Amino acid sequence: MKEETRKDISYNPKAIEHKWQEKWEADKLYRSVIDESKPKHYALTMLPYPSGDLHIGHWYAMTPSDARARFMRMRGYNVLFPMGFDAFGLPAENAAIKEGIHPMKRTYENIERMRKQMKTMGAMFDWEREAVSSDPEYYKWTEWFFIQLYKAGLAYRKLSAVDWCPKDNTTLAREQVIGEDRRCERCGTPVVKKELEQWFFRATKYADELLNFDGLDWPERVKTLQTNWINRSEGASVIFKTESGDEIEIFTTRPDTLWGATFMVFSPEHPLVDKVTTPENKAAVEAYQAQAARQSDIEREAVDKEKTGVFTGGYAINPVNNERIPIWVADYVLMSYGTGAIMAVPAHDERDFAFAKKYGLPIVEVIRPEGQEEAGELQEAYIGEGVMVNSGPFNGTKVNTEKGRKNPGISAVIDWLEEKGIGKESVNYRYRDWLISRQRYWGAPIPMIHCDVHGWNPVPEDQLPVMLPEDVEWKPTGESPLKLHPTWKNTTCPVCGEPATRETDTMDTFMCSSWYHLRYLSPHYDKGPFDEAEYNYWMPVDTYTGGIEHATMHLLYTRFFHKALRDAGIVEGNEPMMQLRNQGMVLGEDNEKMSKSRGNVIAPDVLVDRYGADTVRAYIMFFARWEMGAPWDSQGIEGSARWIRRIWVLFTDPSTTAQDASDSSGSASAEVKRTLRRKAHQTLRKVTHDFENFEFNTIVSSLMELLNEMYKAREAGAVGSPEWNEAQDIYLRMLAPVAPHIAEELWTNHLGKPYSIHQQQWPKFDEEAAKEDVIELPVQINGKVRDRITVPAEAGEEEIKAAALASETVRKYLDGKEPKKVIVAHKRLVSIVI
RNA sequence: GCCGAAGUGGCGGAAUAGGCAGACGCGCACGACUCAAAAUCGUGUUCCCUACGGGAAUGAGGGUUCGAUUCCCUCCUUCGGCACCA
Repeated sequence: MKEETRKDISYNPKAIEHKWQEKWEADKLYRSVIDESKPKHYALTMLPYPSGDLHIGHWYAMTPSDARARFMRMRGYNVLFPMGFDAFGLPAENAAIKEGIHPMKRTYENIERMRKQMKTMGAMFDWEREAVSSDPEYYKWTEWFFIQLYKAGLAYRKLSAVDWCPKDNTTLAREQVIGEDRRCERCGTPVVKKELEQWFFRATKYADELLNFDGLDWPERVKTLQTNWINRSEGASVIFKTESGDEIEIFTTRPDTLWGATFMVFSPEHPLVDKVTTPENKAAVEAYQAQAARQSDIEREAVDKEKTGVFTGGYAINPVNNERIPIWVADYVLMSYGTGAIMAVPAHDERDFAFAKKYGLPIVEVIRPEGQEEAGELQEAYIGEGVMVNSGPFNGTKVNTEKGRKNPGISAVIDWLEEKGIGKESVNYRYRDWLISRQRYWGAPIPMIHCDVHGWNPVPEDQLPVMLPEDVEWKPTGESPLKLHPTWKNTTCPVCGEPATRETDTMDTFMCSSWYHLRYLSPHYDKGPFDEAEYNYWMPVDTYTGGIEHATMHLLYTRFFHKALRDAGIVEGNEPMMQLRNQGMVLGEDNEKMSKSRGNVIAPDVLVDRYGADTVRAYIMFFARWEMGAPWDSQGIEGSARWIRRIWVLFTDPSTTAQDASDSSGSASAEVKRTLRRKAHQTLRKVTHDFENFEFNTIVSSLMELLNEMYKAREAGAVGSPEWNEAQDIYLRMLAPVAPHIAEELWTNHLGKPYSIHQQQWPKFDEEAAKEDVIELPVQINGKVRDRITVPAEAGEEEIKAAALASETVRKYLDGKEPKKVIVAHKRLVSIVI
């Protein structure tokens, strides 16, 4: 060992990292198998899309997650920490159109490159569980799940105006249209509306359940985003009638204002518009409809736009008072929310007020602030609390600002509506059903067959997977090659056996990622989507880590998916992922988002080559609060590199190692050794706490502090003492999750301890050792620190007080007088008021 | 407009059952080693002042308290989400 120490005198990550990675792999050190004797821990980090190269963001997401998984393993858990690829998707296909490279070829080449890059992280991924969503053995089950949802009545086909990305040539789910200007989540192109028949999942069926986060340890932020996205609103649905007797259902959150409904407004696309429009208004209404259809959603939905509309000439009957009220058409009413028709109560709704003022429609006050006389002409809509007036049987009923049943006025009116049979309590959501059809090739085929006689039927399950044909051509128009393929879509009807055609659309890739955590359990299992035994042992996911950008997409889809599978009897439990933590984003050194066009991209490969993976891992954990993220700093990483080198030096320098230091062994004072041991255990307590709480930056800084302390102890001659040996032992165990290679090298080759450090237990914390013997307390006089006193750690309040008052400085300030007040903040500080 | 998060040295960030603000690191300065440089090691590093000593300071202002980065109120800035949602 001595010779080896001399040989490897300077830290050389290249020499040690690859060596250990190979040995760990050969020894299957990170293979996770069912072990009933240990508690399990399923740690999951979001799988990457195989875009080409691993970037620093992947490292930022994955290596702290890996460190924590390693920590859990050392704490005695049987940890599963798998990795895979979300391999279907548009970029590969767009590249195929542009460059003529088949997306399959390109995807698998990228996967190979990224897998290789990932292996340089030294993460504890169990590669035998790798799952790739574009493998037929994977997407067979994605298709199978579609059929299960279809059978459960959760998949349906509907003609509707859907969002279409003209650049990517496909429809998008509502969640994938982002921002005020309604852009495609992938490519940033503004989307347009298109009338298409498409497949949907009935996610809205689970809206209420998705609002319930009981038992989930998820960030408030994500829960809020999902709650706002679903946007539940309570109210009533009420049936109005046209003069010819057609029913018009409306949704309102303010049934208490029904008596103030002085007109109705239809969305331009409302099906009854044509019928209620009188001949003399027909031209104007049609012109308005045509104009609305031409306008983009962005123009239409601009909030500050002045309201426009036209009168249809038709009238409706307000069912609560049988008033005859005019029906207008206006584009501020959206067909996509509620029923596409509203009752307008100008006195108590700002939008209706503005519209009524503009077109001279009547305004009837029905809620009045309590104790106030009739206000005369209203200057603005009144939204506050008050009592109902001009409301027939409800005059005098109190109304507050609560929603739904919590509001006495609303509650009373709902009861009355239900009794009379003209309306009922109702809940509305912004949340929409999940549109999953994509007019693209590189995705899991939707396993449905259309027959002219028998309509749509699923592909028989024994014929799965519906394989993607490989002999396909791309047209520059971007049209799906599945549609253009000469034979692929031809098949037979599963009901009658006559010629029929396949669905040529593929599934949204979020479908693939909704269940990948299940495929990891048994990626090559062919009797089902997962092996039951694996499921029973590992699920649910205990800790899930990934970016916040998926709050209302992936994270909502996967919750819906799990609930749907639960109801289909495929999985158990209400939630797939119990604990969620989001990491922030690494920005470029210019404090901007990293992008090739800005030229501020940090390549992890270059860093690994220069510093070694351990340093990159350490710096990633150290340089920012994990959930916040921060700009990269090329100078800053030098600090972490220095720290790792200093560890190396301390553990390998011949003057430090026990066997070479026998002359100085034990020469340190008891005080030095006591201090070293105390610091080691205090650090252990801190690091343990911080790992539990994902506070990676302070883990590294605590380890830096302890190292500095160990250097001091070395100077004071502590090397070779039991305290020194213990500190070394604890140090490497704590270091192992952060910097697994150097920890292994020092542990196994320099300290000669049993391989592998990654199979060791987390060190045992000794409360007694961490305890302070004496404590120093600041003494404040009138809120300012004037002195410090030193007292035994176990000193009581009286003793501390006496010591403080005995201090010379304090006596000087007191000048013989009695203090007004002496406060001893236990073991923290003494505060004296004069 | 509504909802949410965040504002601490030159920089990244520590510290919140209310208790020494600036841990740890970067950078910078000075020193040691060196012919010299790099590396390394050591010391210092919030700001202001007649500097032994004192004062101010955690986006701004106010409040509660012996004591506030931490709690409360008002406001400012930045970022994120939603938005004519009936």
